[in-house]
Amino acid sequence: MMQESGTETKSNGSAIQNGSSSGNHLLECGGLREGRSNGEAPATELGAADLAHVQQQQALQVARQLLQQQQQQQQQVSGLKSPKRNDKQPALQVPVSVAMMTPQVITPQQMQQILQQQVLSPQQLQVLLQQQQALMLQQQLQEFYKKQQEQLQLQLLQQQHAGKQPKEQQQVATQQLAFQQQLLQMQQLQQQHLLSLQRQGLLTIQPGQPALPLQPLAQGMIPTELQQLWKEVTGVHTAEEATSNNPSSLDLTTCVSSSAPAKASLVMNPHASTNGQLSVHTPKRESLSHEEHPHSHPLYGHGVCKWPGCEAVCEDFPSFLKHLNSEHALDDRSTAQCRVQMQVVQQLELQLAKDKERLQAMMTHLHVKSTEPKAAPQPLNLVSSVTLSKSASEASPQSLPHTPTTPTAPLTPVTQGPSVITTTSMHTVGPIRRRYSDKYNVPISSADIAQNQEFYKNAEVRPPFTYASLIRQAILESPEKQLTLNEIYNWFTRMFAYFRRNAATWKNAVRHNLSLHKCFVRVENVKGAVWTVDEVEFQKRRPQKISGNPSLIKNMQSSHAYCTPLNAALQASMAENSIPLYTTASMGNPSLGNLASAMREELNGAMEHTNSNESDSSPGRSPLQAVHPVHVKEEPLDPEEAEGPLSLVTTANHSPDFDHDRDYEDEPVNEDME
DNA sequence: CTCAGAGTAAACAGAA
DNA sequence: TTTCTGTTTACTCTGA
Repeated sequence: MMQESGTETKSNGSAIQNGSSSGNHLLECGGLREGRSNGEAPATELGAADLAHVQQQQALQVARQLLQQQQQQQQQVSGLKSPKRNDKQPALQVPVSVAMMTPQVITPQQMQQILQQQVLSPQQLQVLLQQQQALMLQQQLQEFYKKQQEQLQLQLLQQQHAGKQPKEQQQVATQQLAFQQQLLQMQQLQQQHLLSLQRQGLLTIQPGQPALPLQPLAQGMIPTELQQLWKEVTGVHTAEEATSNNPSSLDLTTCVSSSAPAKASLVMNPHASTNGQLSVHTPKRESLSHEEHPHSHPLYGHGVCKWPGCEAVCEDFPSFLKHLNSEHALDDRSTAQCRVQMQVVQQLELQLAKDKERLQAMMTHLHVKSTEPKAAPQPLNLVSSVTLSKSASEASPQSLPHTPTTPTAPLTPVTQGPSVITTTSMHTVGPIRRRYSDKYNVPISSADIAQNQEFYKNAEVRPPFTYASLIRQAILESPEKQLTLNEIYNWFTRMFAYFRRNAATWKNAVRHNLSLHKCFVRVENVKGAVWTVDEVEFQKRRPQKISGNPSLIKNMQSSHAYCTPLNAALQASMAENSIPLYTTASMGNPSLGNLASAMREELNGAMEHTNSNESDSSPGRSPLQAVHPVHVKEEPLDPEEAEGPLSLVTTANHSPDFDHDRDYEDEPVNEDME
């Protein structure tokens, strides 16, 4: 006895504190966090710092080389002598681009993987994303910096070339000065942004490393150049000074500022680029265009500041910049707004990913023979579950692997799409109501396998049923309707990947439930003690809840006209169990069908109470199916499923909408009906 | 706010 | 003695 509790205690030590689902959860989180901090994130951060520095140096060097080259060319063209013959590198641009492409930024794929692994809490994800954004930004900065340098070089060369034409030179210089000032302003803004990120710990900077974002960049520049730059910004220097002294001091800013806001989407969108390349190039172009149209700024449009929630009117671009600096400087408010925006982007991104999957599934479905008429029926549209479940089920198979041991897709619930379901609905889970919301993410199983059972067997997702329900299910599923404790354990582990972990915790819970609920009767057997289910008792505990949630009932009733067989009690019970919400919102998994049977069991109780004769309407099952119209698979059930209780979907499916259920008809039906 | 249901942790006892 | 099984209590969280 002590063994279990001992282990449990240890492993769960802190679990009690926050009441999170379990110690495991905490452990997982801890592990994840650790993994993140020691694994990916650190690598990223470290690499970011290092690489950034190196890149800066490279960029600077390349820029200089370019300048030299250009100078040489110019000189050659103009017949001037080049002071130095430094022709080492005709192909220097290659290194630059290569450097720029350094994959410190987590690729979309990686990001997705992280998401799917559910290893990170939303907060962690956000932080990670922001870090990535910062890194991307940094890269973009560098890229732009180089670009600007090149351009500056060109201008300088032109000046030199046209040195005899003071007028032109002056003009160019003036232009440059203005441009630089603008750029610097933006740079400042960017700096503020990055600093705010740093301040919030969103952007990690290695202690030994120079500050990441801009400072390293700055350091990458020649200090004197930097100083010069700042002088230009703060003081009044002649354009000649600026240009002549700092060829390389041209700025990164324009692009920075312009790309900064856009970076979020770039980073967030897994399809935007595969390795960050795109994000690197895009800003480049943007920067150019900005040069031409300095007044285009993501945060500025139609004379209005587009900072979220601002909409301040700015006469012109300079005033906008002024406004930006003053009103949206680095402070708590801006920081918070930035976070919110990031979250918005993140959610949109997830939404997009989901929709893409859906699209893919749809296309696949249309291309492949569509032998699945059932998808159409969409029987019970409980709380818009159809939308979700359908989309989920149709999601392309490849999209989500059924890795047994890996945590399931962590897609945040928020991304559930346009459906009614929101994050909050996630928390309105059925029987196992609390703390598991994070677990109830949307593990999209392949359409082919739309078997809940299969899903739970492989995915470490906590089943949305109470221990009592599961225990009952296990017992009823057994040939003799009785199981030893150990057999119950085995059933749990066999049927649910989730219960392959934290044995101590859930086993204790199982024992606790067996003892606690009168519906579980211990019977002395020859071999020892076995547990049976007292249906009467089991059902006794149901009715109480049935009263609740009229809205759901209504919804159910209205949504499935063809589901007439379902009686009010059933509906009520379904509503009571929040099945729709639960399955769709929290689970988002269309493939829960089989498991639904477990739920159905619970429902049965209520059903039987009110409607003893309509057993064939298989009360329990319909709700479940209703929730998972997708199930409808014509594919034969998995062998394993057949044995499993989950697959037993009850008796008759007289109602048309339950066509898909036919597959299950042969299944052992009814153990629960007794 | 209260209450009930559920999950978790833990202590304890008895049996194998 | 250790491990498993079973009971019980306490606490927390959540939803009604």
